Amino acid sequence: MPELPEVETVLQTLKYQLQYPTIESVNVRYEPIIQTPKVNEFQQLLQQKTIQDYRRIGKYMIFDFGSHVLVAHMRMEGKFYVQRKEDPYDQKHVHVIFRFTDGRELRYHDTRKFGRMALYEKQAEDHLYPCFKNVGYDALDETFTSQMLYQAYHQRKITLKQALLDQSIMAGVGNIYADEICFSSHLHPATRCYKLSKKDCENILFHTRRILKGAIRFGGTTIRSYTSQLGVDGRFQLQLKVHQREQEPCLVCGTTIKKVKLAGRGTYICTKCQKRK
DNA sequence: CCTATCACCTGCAGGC
DNA sequence: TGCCTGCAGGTGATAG
Repeated sequence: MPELPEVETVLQTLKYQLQYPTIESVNVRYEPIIQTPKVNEFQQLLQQKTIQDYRRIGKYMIFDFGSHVLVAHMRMEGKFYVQRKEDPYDQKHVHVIFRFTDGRELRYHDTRKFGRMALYEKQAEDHLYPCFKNVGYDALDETFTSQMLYQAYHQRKITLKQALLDQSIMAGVGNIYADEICFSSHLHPATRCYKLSKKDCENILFHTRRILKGAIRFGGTTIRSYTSQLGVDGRFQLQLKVHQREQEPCLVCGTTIKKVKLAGRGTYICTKCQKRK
C-alpha cells in the first residue's frame, strides 16, 4: 500500500510515538520476512540496541541503531502498530514483534506477507546496503535534478508509467501517485520516455515533488488524531484527480476517466487532458 | 543491456 | 450459499 508519503508519515509517527527506545527482544513469527541475516542472528543482534534515528530512501524505512541499521519495506499491506506488551494482537497477521525495555512493542502486521526486513552493519552511506543496489535517488532528494531525469529517460523506450514505477531511476513513486503525476503533467502514461523533452522532465519532477509533499502534509495532520488502535499505516484519504476514478468526470474538463492496463497495473487517464506524444 | 512475465501471499468483489 | 476468477498503492528472479 504505502508509497513515499505514507512511508514518511509512518516514520514521523513512529518517531513521535516511540522516541528512542531500547529493544529487549525480537519475536519473528513468519521467518521469510527477514531477508538477512539468519533469523537467530537478527534477533540476537538487535537485543539491547537503541533506535537512534529514523529515515528512509524511497519506500524503504531505515531504523538506525548506531552499530547496525534495520531496513524495512512494507510492500503492499505492511503496517506497524505500537502497543503495550499485554495488549492482544492479531495472531494471524502480526509477523514480527520488537519488544522494548519500557514494556511497549512495535508490531509488524502484513496480511499478504510481502514485506521484508534486513539488518546490516552500519555503513558510511545508506546506498551501500545491498537492498539499495537497484534503488536510485529519493524523489525528494534535491540533488536529483530534472536534467538527471532527462538523462535517465531520453534513450529509454519504456512508457512514462513504467519509468515512474522504476525505483532505480527515481525512488518513491508507486501506482497511485504515478497516475496523478502523469495527469498533472498533461502527459499520457503510455508516452514513450524518449519522446519526452527536457521541459517535460522539468514538469514531471516539479509535479512529482508537489504531489508527494502535499500528501505528506496531509498525512502529517493525521498524526495528531493517531491512536495505536488504528495502527500506523500512513493511509489517508487524498484528493485524487484520476486514480480510482474510473467512469467519473475529469475534475478539469469533465471527460470520463478511463481505466486501462499499463505496465501490468491499473492506470487511470483523462484522454482529453493527457495527450500521447 | 533491455523488456516481459511470473512468483511471492491473502482477502475481497463480482459473476454464475 | 458456494465456487471461480481477477484484482490489489510492490519488488525480485528469471527468461528471452
